[in-house]
Amino acid sequence: MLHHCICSNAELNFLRKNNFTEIKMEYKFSEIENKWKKFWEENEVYKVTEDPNKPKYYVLDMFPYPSGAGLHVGHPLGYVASDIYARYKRLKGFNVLHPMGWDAFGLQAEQYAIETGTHPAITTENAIKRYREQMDKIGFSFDWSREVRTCEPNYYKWTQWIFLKLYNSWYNKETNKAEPISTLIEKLQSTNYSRKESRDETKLQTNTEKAWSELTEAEKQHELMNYRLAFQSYSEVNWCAALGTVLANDEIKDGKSERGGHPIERRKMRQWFLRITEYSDRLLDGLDNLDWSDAMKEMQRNWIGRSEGALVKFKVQSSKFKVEQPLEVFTTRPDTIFGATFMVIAAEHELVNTLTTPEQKAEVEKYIAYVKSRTDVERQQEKKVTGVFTGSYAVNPFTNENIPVYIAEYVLGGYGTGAIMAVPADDERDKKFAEKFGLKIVDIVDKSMYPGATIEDKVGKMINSDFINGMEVKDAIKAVIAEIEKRGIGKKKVNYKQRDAGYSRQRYWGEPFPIQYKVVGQPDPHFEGGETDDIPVPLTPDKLPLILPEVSSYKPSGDGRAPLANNADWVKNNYETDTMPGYAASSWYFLRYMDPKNDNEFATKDKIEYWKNVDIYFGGAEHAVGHLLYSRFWNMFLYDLGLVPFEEPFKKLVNQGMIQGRSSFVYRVEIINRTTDLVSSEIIVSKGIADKIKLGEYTVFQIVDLIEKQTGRKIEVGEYIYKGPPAIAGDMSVSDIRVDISLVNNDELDVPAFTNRRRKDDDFLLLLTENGTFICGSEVEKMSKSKYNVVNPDDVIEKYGADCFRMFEMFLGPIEQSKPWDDKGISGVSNFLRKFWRLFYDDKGWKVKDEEPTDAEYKVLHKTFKKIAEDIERLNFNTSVSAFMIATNELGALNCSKKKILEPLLIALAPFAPFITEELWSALGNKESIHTATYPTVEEKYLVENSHTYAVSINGKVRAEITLPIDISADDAKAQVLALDKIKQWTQDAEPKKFIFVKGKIINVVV
RNA sequence: GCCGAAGUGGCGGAAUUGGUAGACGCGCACGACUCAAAAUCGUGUAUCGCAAGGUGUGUGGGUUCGAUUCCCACCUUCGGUACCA
Repeated sequence: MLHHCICSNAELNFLRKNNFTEIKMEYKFSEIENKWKKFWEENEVYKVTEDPNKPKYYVLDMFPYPSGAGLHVGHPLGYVASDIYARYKRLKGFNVLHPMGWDAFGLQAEQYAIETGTHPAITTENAIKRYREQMDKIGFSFDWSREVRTCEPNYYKWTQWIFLKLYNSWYNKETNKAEPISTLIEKLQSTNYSRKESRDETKLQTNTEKAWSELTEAEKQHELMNYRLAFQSYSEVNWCAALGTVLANDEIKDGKSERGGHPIERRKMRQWFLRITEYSDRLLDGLDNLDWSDAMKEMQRNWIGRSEGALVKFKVQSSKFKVEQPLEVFTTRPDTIFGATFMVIAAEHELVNTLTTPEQKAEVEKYIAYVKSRTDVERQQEKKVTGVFTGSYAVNPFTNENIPVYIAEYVLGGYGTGAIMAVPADDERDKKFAEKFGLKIVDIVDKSMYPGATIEDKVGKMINSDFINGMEVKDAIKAVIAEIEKRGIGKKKVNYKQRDAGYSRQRYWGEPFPIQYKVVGQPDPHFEGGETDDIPVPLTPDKLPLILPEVSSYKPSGDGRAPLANNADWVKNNYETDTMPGYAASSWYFLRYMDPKNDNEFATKDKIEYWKNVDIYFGGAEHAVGHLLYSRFWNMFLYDLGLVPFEEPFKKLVNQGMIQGRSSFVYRVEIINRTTDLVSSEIIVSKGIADKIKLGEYTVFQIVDLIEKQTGRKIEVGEYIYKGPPAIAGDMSVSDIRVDISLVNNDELDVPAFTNRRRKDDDFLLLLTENGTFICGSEVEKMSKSKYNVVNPDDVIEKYGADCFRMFEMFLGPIEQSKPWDDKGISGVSNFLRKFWRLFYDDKGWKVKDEEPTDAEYKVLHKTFKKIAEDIERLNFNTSVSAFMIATNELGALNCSKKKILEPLLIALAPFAPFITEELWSALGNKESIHTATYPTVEEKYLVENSHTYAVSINGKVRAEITLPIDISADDAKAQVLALDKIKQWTQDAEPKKFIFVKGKIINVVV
């Protein structure tokens, strides 16, 4: 690199002649960025190896799913932040692991394959290539030699391997950790181990009367399924008969399939699960020691939903016949049992048929069909109260009253026992239900001594409750549980909202299960549903990876089985046809980065010991209870088996907000011909008109007039409008149409471009506006291709450069906050970079001098260091950017281009703007990359202040200012302040009521 | 519905522990340079008021000498809600 300071005039002239200075004097970001991108790659500047002499630091990003749409400007937000942090840590002397990879299995590529026949591997490969190119442009310091791709056999081999570990493990409650299943079998074989007691939560599905040794192999396997951490059970899926496939919740809109609008039905299927509930308590307790936001911890706590309460059995009697099996409920409020005036069971409760009386049968069946067509979310968010009486009654064991049993969708099969005792006096939803169905309400808690307490608060004194009358709620809970246990009708119980994690997907593009079935061919005796009782047999680890085979069709088989059923060999070998879910691979990928190419282990022990857990993890808050819970669980499991030396995988978590898109809308008006139901030609109106139509402020006649006025086109009124009473808004319908944001500028539609794209034959396209300009509606929502609101980072970089893009993303606002993308402010950052560049170059060329800086210049420098270092530690990158702007403005004002100021400032800026700083660093004569430099230290001596300008307020309102020495006493300050003319105006020379002096902050005079 | 978060000028946002609300930037206005434009530089910019002064951080209330910050109730928007990742 040329060292400009020592260039002779002759050299400069030579350079000028060769047009070099022009390149240099102007900030040409694309040349600079291309040059250094290449340099970093060729010199492997970001490659990292285990180095015992340096402290390690692991900076991780949640790896992306490479979708066909490419990266949009929202994706890099977290990556830029983590990159700044990783670069900062490197400059501070840490050995930083900062990898990136691809979460490459998923639904989108599969859907694309179904539509086009292209193999998902090809789509995925292309998407990765595109993402990689886009990322490289931004200048990330990832060590790409450690890249992982979850869809490749050398990766999913280890996903399958961990699955086998889960399958072959059980959770020993005595040692409180996972152990190999062999230790369980030993216990089961021993005669003094009670199989019935060992799993109180699970209904054992085998005959526990027989001794273990007397069981058949199939019976043994069935029983072991109750313990395995990866196990099979039955659960409901969204079955779409018309499409012959199981649908993800995401593929359902308003209770219908998104594609085609077909009806959905809940259908029970045999599925794999992970027994995450065994870890519920540890997942809860572990949160206490994590450096995560309280919000994130709270969400996980609430998701796990630990609650203490009681299981209570209610006897049931039907008018026609006797029911042997009691109805069991879980309640967190056993104290309210005297107010339990009815019961509600879930539509999928096993006693539904038994309890339904012949008179109620038709109504119950109708209701159950309705519930089955709805997802859990829909069932709970419904504001209207629905339900149906079974015809049967249960007996409240404490009041001995007969209470009716209802079925309602607000009770879910998956939570608790799928049945509740309803206490309308003390539960909001029960109350609404009771009011709707005219059921008895008995007040049982007096809250009058707790003003402001809500219906659900666990406070008050019991009334109308026999032996617990007068007790506080807390004590009453204990007393009732004791009584329940004494009478043998129930027991104390801890319940978790969290359920075991569904692990089967009826999909192609995922990891195959390393499972081969031993065919029995008999219907499963333990479950309804007609599935066969085949016994899963795990592959031995040496058979891994079990490669995902080609299939003749990516469509599901149609009978509920996954696309792998379309491969004859696969079926012949009795391999499992389901595949693993999306979260499988992402539950452990952070470990693979440590040793990504290892064929013999998922990662070797030495390397795991060196890198340990992730020090800081950047990712979206949308993963709060999914990925972040699953990966904690997997890591704890591996810890139990002694495969990793730490229980928690992510020490610190940063949730970057989502950058949302701003979608634009136009509005299509349909005028309906009442006699023929025909729809008029396409009429597109602006937001103002659409709003008025929706409010009923425009009649059809007025719209027809508008059309004629604005387009000259006459709509045959008679043809479209019912002749008779005046048309009302109901004669038109308005629907929102998304319009690509590239056709919209400041909410104004580019009418010619829109017309062009919308319809070739614009004869039928009528655009209406209120005053000439076509203003679109807008909405802030997730950025996505289907919403036509995607902004591509490539375009931004092309226009402004990568350094500018990086700094602008940071400048947008706090990293944790969601915000819509708006590139209006980007020119500010662009201006800053050019101003910064001009500290080094002006029209005459290089201007950096070797002079000794003044104290004022040093002060600017060290003030900035201090601010930046504090900001980075606190992850306030937006204010760091503004600190750099302030420093540049101040140095510009001081006309300072001194090397001793600019060189260290470059290092501080390097994590944010790696390209421009590298270029200027090299222009200063440095041979090594700036990214291997040492971070400057703050020298406090330049920052010492000896006076402070206080704001003086009267009764909290600022009225004056006064500059006082920093170590002045309160009394001296008071004397000086009260002598101020402005203050005298308010005090009228009277002694103030109060004088508040907060050193270095404020003075307040109360009069 | 439930769980979590956010709401501050025309716009993005700042205010770190309860202590001068609006840093920094965009936009806008005016000015300088220029034949002109662009670029650049400078000045101003919460709001009402001539001013003194008043009002102002989603809404309503409270605590405090002092509240964007703490408490209570509510409204709106966003994320998650167990098969999108």
